[in-house]
Amino acid sequence: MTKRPVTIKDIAKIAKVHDSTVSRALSNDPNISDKTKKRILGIAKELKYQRNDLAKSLRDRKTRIIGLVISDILNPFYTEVTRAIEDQAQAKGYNLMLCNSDYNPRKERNYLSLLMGKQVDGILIFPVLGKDNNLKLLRESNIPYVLMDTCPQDFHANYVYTDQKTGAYDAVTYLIERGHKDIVLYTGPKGLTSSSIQMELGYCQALTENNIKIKKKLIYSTVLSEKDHLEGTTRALLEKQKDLKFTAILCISDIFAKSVYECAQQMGIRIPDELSVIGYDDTYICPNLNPPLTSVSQLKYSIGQEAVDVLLKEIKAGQNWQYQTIKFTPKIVERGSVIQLKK
Amino acid sequence: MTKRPVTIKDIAKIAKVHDSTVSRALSNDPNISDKTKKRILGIAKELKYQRNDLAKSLRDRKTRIIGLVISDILNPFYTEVTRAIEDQAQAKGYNLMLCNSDYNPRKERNYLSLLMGKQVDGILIFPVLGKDNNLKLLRESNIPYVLMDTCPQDFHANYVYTDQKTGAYDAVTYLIERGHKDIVLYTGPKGLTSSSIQMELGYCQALTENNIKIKKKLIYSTVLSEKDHLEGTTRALLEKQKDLKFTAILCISDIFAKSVYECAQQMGIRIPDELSVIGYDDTYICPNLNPPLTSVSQLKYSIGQEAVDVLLKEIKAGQNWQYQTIKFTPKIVERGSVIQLKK
DNA sequence: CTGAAAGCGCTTACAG
DNA sequence: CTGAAAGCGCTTACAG
Repeated sequence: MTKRPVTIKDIAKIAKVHDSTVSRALSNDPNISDKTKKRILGIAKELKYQRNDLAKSLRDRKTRIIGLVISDILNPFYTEVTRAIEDQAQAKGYNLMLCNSDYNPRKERNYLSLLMGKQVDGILIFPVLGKDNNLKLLRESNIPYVLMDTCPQDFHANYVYTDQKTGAYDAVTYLIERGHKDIVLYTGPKGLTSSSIQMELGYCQALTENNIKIKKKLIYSTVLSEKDHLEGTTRALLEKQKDLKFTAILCISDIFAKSVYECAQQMGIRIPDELSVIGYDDTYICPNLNPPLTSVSQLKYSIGQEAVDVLLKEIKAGQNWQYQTIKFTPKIVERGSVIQLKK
Repeated sequence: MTKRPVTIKDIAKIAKVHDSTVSRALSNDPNISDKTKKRILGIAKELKYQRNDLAKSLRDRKTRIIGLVISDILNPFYTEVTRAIEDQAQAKGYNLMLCNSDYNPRKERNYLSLLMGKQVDGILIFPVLGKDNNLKLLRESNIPYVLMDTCPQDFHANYVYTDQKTGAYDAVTYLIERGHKDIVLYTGPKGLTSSSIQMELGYCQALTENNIKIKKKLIYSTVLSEKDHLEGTTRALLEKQKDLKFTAILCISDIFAKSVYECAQQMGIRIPDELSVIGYDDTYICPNLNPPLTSVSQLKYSIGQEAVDVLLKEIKAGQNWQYQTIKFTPKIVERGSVIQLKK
């Protein structure tokens, strides 16, 4: 083992031709006779030649690798989008380098500079926002990128996102229509993701339109999405039900809703009778929860595909590219976790 | 955009030193005066220099990338192991290139040669077995690798695995102790994974030891784990309950068990009253299913960590490496999906 | 402590 | 159709 790998030179020596001829044979260059090509290909096969993409990429200034920065690989939402991205990238001849930011700007920054160092051709990212965000870093890199699940702001870039403001608005309206007034919005780290920001806007708008006073205490956010921590935060939230008298919770993800289910069960709070719950993302866990979880659905597969398409278009276009924005609208999938309150 | 990135040469020109001096400054080489080093670092920062790892890796013959080939990113088992692997790799200064084989030897082969082309330093793989397997390809590559979740055979390699034979044996014994005799083993593609092979062995052994006749028809396997397909296969299985009169199912993964839950619900089969179910992997979906799913638990995080450790040890050791095998033993986690049959 | 050179493995524009 | 050369951006053994 750890033998020196066979290179083009090795083949050239055996075939008694120049390296460049071997290269041409290997890369389907038309400027080569069928005869020598076949001979070289035969030798290459025999020696189990495997091209060194590092060298090729260095020379070509492209790697055919796309960097993907997601926030949490344990969240099925990201997993499903990742799957779509992988399929689409693969179909177009690109491969993925997957990174987990854990909603942590520092980790995100490290990964970004890793990806840049590796000379990826483009980056797909679910960015962490907030004051330490890395958007400028991205821009300065001169690598094409697409911001995912991020509502366009003044920052000029490609966006592929779902309108989470409308999602939250619809969900809260749905709850209000069923008699709920004291509704908790249970989101992730305050201001760190576009989703949490947008959902809060939608939440407030729905309440306001229905003349329901917005209570700060009902807008509840975790610090991180760490599993252990989530449990503690959820428990603390549910313990406040007696004081705050809320009857429903809209969660920023199905993962959060699942945590609510778990704590509620431990604490003897019955869903939906004593507490209605709406999840977000409509991941595969919803139907089998008890009761089945009503959730706001996003087109996870389409998001992934479109993001790849936009990115590859920019990569191909090069200099004169006009940023694109693709927006999806989410939709409530009704199941059994919301109850109609008696008047 | 698409400006030429700044290189060592650019810095050298400005600093009026040779490229090699810049390189030394940038890479903490002791052979450089503090003064010039500081000056160079300053310029590098100002120009936002970002090292081209392609060039460095080409020269160093190492990339600090580990290739990881899993079977299905939508299965939380792989996701949780991937997370552990990522953490551990990161801690040791390595990064991941993630690939999905989809239990498909051809896809696996493509990914393997991709990884080899990218000159990864090592490979962690949940291999697809069967006659088209790529084990020889791996061996010939001369890249260190670890076979994961694979019971050691005559093939000489590093292994990090869980003893699924014992897992299945224990689960079936558990069912037998509760009065079940007609037990289905619901596994993935026949012979394509070590788990399915080992589980079948454990299943048969448990039955035999209890003088229960093995019925071929009760050993049921899917062709692929595609979601749509899984649904159809599960439905077909459950439709046979009247004929085959089975009272329990041991599934190869929680995903499969979840599919059983879904179909059972649609078909009006009550779990566990009419059908007991045991899942496998003890993923996070178990506790919240209705009823909570009893599952065979594996140390997913440890598996991932150990695999990275073994791989990195081989990478460091180089030539004179002795293959290692690390074996874990699974354990049943009791919940509410198995009923005690009346005598 | 710094410079000049060679080389990692590949590709391609230029000759012939 | 083939060869010889230059270069992608970096690092390091060798001089001085």
